[in-house]
Amino acid sequence: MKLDREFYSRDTLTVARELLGKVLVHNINGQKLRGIIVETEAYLGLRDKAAHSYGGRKTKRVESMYDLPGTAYVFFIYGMYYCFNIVTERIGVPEAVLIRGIEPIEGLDFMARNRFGVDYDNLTKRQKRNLTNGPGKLSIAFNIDKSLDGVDLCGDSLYLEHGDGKKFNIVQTKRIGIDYAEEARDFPYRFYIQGNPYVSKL
DNA sequence: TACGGGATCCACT
DNA sequence: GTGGATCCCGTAT
Repeated sequence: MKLDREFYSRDTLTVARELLGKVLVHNINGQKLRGIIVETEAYLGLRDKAAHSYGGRKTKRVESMYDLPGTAYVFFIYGMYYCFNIVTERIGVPEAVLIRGIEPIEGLDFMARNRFGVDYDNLTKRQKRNLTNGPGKLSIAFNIDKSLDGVDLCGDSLYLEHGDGKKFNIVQTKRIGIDYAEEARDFPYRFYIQGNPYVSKL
């Protein structure tokens, strides 16, 4: 069952925590890609120096963060990667959740070809583990790029589903790669499923 | 397993 | 002109 607008229209930290165990789905020309979200980070706009929308910055890049909850915010980073985020809260409140790790469950060959140019069975052990265990990696595997920035996740192309209800332990800790963000550097806004091999970093 | 440097380019200043 | 919400590979341990 698909997650609806109500799910995203809540406190960003709550959404970040509850996104764990949910399933990301991307339909591409009849090919369905699915994977369980295992790692997230919350970015709290106005009060968070690590957020692109810190202090209410509203450049062209971050416009999607001000859009409806349940909107995709995709940005380009380090000259070669995209990062996929999910907008939360209310329209006009620029907060979002970065998806940092996914456990692939459907469309493995498609993902493997996107990442390494060969079918899943031909991947090395190392390549299998590196398929979707990071924000840039999962974007490549799931064919997520700038063209999906601003897309409504309550639609039929890119959306989220409820998981299978299995229990897991959640770890809450500091975010990754934001050393420049002064005091926000240490905010415990990162969540992941304990023990899952697709978490980007322990 | 851990660390260091290079790749690469758009958006922002 | 600058630098980043990253990744990969080489080298060392």
